[in-house]
Amino acid sequence: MNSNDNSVNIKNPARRYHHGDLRAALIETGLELLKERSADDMSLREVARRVGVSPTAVYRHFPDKQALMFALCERGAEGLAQAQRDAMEEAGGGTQGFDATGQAYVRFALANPALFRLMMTTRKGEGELQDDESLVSEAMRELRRNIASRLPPGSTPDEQRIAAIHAWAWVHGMAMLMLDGQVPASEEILASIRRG
Amino acid sequence: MNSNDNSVNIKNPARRYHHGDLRAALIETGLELLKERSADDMSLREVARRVGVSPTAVYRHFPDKQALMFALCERGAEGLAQAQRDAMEEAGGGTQGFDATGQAYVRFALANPALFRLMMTTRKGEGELQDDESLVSEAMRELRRNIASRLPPGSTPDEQRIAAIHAWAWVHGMAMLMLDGQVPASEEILASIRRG
DNA sequence: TGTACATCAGTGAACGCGCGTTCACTGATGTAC
DNA sequence: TGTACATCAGTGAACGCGCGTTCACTGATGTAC
Repeated sequence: MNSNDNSVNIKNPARRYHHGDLRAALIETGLELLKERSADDMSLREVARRVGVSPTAVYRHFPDKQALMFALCERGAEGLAQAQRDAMEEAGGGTQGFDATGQAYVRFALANPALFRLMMTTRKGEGELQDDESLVSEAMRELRRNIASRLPPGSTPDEQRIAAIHAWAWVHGMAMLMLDGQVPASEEILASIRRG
Repeated sequence: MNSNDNSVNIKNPARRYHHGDLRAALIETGLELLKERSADDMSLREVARRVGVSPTAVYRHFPDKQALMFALCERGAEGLAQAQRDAMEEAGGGTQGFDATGQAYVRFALANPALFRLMMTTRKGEGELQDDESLVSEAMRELRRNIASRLPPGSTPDEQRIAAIHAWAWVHGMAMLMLDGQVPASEEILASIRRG
């Protein structure tokens, strides 16, 4: 029947997934799990359990737990960068676009609390020639460019750097205060993120 | 010799501390430990170990680990509030004083990373008639008052509320980005925290 | 001043727990001849 | 087309670990008479 379709052999656990599929499933499930618990409370074993695979299987695809977590961060950083670009584009650029990226930043954090926190606290791996930039910081490159283009013409690189940090800090602070429940995540307050 | 001075009996472990002293020692040691590890990585057992007492002894003074951690938060909130008041006073109030509180906020976070994070993520106990205010938010009451007094005369309570949140978010974002190593904790950047 | 006793802040042993990781293994797949 | 074999992604059992918490206990202190 299905001898020559590309279904996988369910009976043999070693072949339940096509090549690369388990890796993807682990990451996907890890991201889901991060919607339920903090990164600290998420265990490698639980991810494996939820995927329906033994804990050991994870080690076929990641050298250790840290590597799995790092993979989740990479996905998070991609998502954040994408959200920033989308916001800018949908709002049509300019001041409105800039405001939109700020709100998108906060909304991303609210939608992915544990992942967002994990991304922020994760340093780039040691092996990969650290150019001192974090994954998140890469995702904020767009913001930095926008800031620079919005300063008065004669501004120095230092001024641009500081202005970008200030803008980032502001939206980041809003995100964190909301995540920590120190400030209500109300639409009114979200809408107040303007004129960065 | 020392039969009628108030030294404690070292031989009897149950009396090694004067009444209330072990509680204080546990809190003090907990705060020290938080300078070395994150709250998640700090265990009740380790605090007890460092104080030189059995894990069980802690339960004479706190119903459970959570209560010990909460006590640390309370101390942290006091410290933060005090730092805010000191900064305002030393700078002589006004705009300079206001700027100083912002820098003091960030410096407090940098000096007590794990404690600061713990404070932010800890909700007020359920027993104590939650008036919806966190310990940290109480510590920021001063800031809110200052913000209100710096707005144009006709501003509404809503505007004041939002302005206070924005000011808080900005310094909080600076603090978190520095704690997370996303932004260098340089004096130059610290000094740029002005005109909130 | 002496005696009997309740109090209570400590003790060490033990519990069950879930974790990350290692180990020797199994058995379908893909390849060489 | 068939056979022999290397590969490699899974398995379950086991490891050591440190944790928070409970238990029955001990022995100095403080109090009542």
